[in-house]
Amino acid sequence: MSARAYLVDDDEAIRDSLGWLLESKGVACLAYPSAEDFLAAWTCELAGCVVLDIRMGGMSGPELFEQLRQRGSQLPVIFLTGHGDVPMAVAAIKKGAFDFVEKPFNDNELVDRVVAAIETDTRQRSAASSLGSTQALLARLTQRERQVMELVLAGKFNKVIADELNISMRTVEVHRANLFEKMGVKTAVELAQRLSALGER
Amino acid sequence: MSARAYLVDDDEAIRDSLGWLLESKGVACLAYPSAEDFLAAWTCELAGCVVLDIRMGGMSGPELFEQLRQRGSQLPVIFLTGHGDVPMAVAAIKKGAFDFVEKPFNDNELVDRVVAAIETDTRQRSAASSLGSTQALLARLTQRERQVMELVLAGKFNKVIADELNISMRTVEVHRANLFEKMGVKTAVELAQRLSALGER
DNA sequence: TCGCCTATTGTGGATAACCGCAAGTCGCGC
DNA sequence: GCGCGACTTGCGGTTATCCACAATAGGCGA
Repeated sequence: MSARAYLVDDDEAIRDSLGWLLESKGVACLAYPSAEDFLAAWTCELAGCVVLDIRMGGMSGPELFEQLRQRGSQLPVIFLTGHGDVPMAVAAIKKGAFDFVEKPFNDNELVDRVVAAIETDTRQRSAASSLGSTQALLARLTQRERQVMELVLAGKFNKVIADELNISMRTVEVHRANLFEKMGVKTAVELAQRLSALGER
Repeated sequence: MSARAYLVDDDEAIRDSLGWLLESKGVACLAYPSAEDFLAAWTCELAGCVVLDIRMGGMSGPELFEQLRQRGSQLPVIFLTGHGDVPMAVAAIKKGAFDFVEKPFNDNELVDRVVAAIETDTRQRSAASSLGSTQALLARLTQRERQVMELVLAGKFNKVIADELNISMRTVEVHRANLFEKMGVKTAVELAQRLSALGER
C-alpha cells in the first residue's frame, strides 16, 4: 500500500479541487464524502496522511480524529476549517494533529504540508517497524522465558530467580539461554539495551 | 525559588488585573512590562510558567518565547492574544507553547491553565533532577572508568575489554567495581537501564 | 617532601554464569 | 497412541565475575 493523502470532506467541490491539486503535484489521493466512509475503509496499513474537514454532516473532523487515535492510528491529520476557531485549533494541535489550516488556503502551502505529513508518516513507519521486529521476537518467547527475562532485567542472580519461580537453577539457566537465543543477544546487557529502545516509544 | 506565574505584558491594566486575579487564587505572580525586562531577569532557576502577550512594544511574545527556548528554558508558556490568529496559535503550539488563549478570556479557565502549566513545570523539574543526578554520578567517573563502562555496556567480557584497552583483566575488574560503586548499581544490567533513561531525554 | 588520587598488576579463592549430555513429565493435536 | 513442544531436573566441567590482600608508579596540591 503506497502512501496517499486521504481527503475527507462532505463538499464534493472541495474533494474534487483538492484531489486535482494534489494529484497535479504528484500526490496520490483518495477522497471520502464522510468521516464514516473513511473510518469504514481505514485499516492500520493505510499510509500517508489524512486531510480532514472540521464541519461535516454526521461525524465531525475532530470526532473522526479521535476515533482514529483510539484505533491506534498514528496517521498524520491535517484539519481544514472555514471559520478560524483558535480554541479548536489549539486543542487539535495539542491532541497531536499534524496541522490546522484555514480556508481559503494557499495551494502551494497546503501541498507542502500534505507532503510533509506524508513524509512524517513514512519516517514513523520505518521507525516503528524496527521496533516491531523486537516486539516480534518478544512475542515468540514462552511464558516462562518471559518471566525469567523480567527477573534477569531486574538484575537478579539465577539463584534468586530460581527461588522466586520455585524451579531449579538449572532450569533458569536453560530458559535464560533459550530466551537469549530467541532475542538474538548474547548477554543480559544487550537485552536490556534492545528493550530500552521500546520504552522510548 | 518557589513557582510563580511570570506575567509579561506592556499593558499595565492587564498586568494588574491578571496579577490580582491569580494572586486571589493563590498563585504567586511577578509582572514585567516588556519581554526585554523578563529576559533580563530570567535565570534557569525561575520555576513556574510564563503568561505572555503576543503583541508588545519591542520584542514580541513569540520572539521572547524563542529566546527562552534558545537559552534552554523549558518554562511552560501561555500566550495571550487579542486577535484570534489561527496560524499563529498553531505555530506556537507546534513549537511547544503550553497554551494559547484569546482575550477576552474566562477568568477561571485561565487560572486553571496557569495552574496546570505550573504543575507541568514542577513535574518536569523533578524528572530532570533525577536525570541530572545520574549525570552528576557520571561526571564523577574517571577517564578509564568511563572507557571501561562503555565497553561493559557493549556487552563485552572483561577479558576482551582488557585486551582492547591494553591493560590486565585485573585492572578492568577494579575499574568495573569502582564505577559500579560510583554509579550506585550492583550489576551491568542495572547500569544499562539507569543510562537508558538518559537516552529517552 | 608527604599524602591522596588514579592507574596499574598479581595471587588465590568464592561465587555465578554457561553448556553439553541425558532424561523425565505434561498437554495437545494428528 | 505417537510425536512435538514447553517445562523440568541433575551431573560435571569450563569460563567469567567478584573480592580481599598486597604492591608499584606517576601526578598534584598542601
